[in-house]
Amino acid sequence: MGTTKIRPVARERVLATAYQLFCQHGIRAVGVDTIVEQSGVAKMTLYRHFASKDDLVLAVLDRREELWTQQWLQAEVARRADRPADQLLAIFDVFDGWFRRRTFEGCLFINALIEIDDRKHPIHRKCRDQLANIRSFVASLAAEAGVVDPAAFARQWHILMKGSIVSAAEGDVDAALRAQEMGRLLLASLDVT
Amino acid sequence: MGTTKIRPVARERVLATAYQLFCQHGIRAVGVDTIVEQSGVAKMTLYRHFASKDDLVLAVLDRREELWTQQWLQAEVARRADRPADQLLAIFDVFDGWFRRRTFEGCLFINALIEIDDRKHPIHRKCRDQLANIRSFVASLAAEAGVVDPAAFARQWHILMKGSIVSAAEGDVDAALRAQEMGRLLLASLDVT
DNA sequence: CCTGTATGAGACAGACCTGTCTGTCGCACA
DNA sequence: TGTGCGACAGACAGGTCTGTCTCATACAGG
Repeated sequence: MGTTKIRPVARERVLATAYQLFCQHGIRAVGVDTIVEQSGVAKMTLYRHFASKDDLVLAVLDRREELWTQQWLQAEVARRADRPADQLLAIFDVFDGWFRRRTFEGCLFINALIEIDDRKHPIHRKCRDQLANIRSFVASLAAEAGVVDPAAFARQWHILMKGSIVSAAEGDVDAALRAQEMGRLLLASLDVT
Repeated sequence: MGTTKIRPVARERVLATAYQLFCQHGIRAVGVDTIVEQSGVAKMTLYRHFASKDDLVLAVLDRREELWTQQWLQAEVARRADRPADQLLAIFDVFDGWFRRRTFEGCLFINALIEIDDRKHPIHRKCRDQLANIRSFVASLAAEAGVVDPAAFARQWHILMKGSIVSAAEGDVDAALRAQEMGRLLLASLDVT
C-alpha cells in the first residue's frame, strides 16, 4: 500500500505538511499526530528528522522565510517595479493579491510571535529575527531610494505592513490599498518619488 | 485556613484572574486549573458561573472592552485633548505610555483573533466585533473633525494602531510615535487640523 | 438555633498532547 | 541474491487539558 515513494522525501513531506498546517491554523492548534497523519509518515520518522515539535516549528519558520519573504514577496516586488520607491509601494500591490486569496493565512511570524509570548523562547526569537529581516529588505529599498534614515523609515513602513496584515485577518480585503495610500503620503513627505 | 473572604464573590475573583492571565499569556496558554489555582476558587465554582472555558473567555473579552477600550483608551483620549483631531493623535500618546510599561501585554482582541483562527467561532467573532467598536470610536472622532469618509478613515487609522501594537509586541517601544507621525501626514492630507 | 445555598478541596473521567519503543516491510546497493 | 537501513504502523508512557462529581464546611436568613 503506501509504499515508500522514490525516496527523498519523508522529511520533506513532514516539513511541507507542517508548513501548511502551522501557517493555516497556528502552532498550538496543530498537534504532531495531525502532521503525521496528513503527511502519511510514521511518527518515529518525524522524530528522526526533528528533535521535537519546537525544532520542527523552527524549520518551518526557516522555510517560511525562504518561500514567503524571499521567493514570493521580494521576488514579486522586483518583478513588478524597477525604481526603489515604486518597489516599496509594490509591496502593497503584492499584499493586495494575497489578502484577496480565499486561502489567506496571515503572517506566520506575527502569529507565532503572539502565540509564543515568552520573549526568550527560541521560536519567539526567531520570529523577531525574521521580521527584522523583512525590515532590512525594506530598509535597503529605502536606502536606494535616497531616504535619509532607512532604518527608521523601515520601522514605519513595517507598521503599515503589519497593520494591514492584521486588518486583512480581521476581514478587510482592501487593507493593502489603505496602507499603500499612507505609504505614498510618507514617501511624499520625504520628497521621495 | 483559606476561609471565604468578605465575599468579593467567587465569580469576580475568577474573572479578574482570567482577565490578567489571558491578557498576559493568551488563551490556549492558560488552563482552567491555573485560573482556579491563582484565583483561590474551587473548580466547580468556576464552572457554576461559566458554562465552559470558552464562555469565560467571552466574559473576559467583554471586560476587556469595558476596562481597556472604554475606561482606559477612550477616557484617556478625552482627558488629554479637546479638539477631535487632537484626540485622534492623542490615541498614540496614550499608546506610547502603554508600550513603555514593563507589563505591556498587547491587544487581547488581536491576539485572540489570531489564536482562534476559525472565523465562525464565537470568540473570533466577538474579537472582530470589539475591534469594530474601536473603529467606531475612531470614526466618530473623525466625523467630528470633519473627515469626509469617517469609516474609511477609521480603517486607515486602525491600521496604524494595530501595526504599532504588533511592533511594540516585537519590542519597538517607539512604535506609537512612528505611527503618530504617519497619522499627522494622513490628517494633513485631508486638511484636518 | 436550624436550614439553604454557595463554596472549598480534591478525586475522577476522557480526550488529547508530546515523545518513545517495538516489530515488520520494502527498497537500494553490494 | 543477500543484507542493511530507512520508513511504516501502531502501541504505549506520562503529562495536561476540559469538565464532572462528591463531600465537608461556612455563612445567611428564618
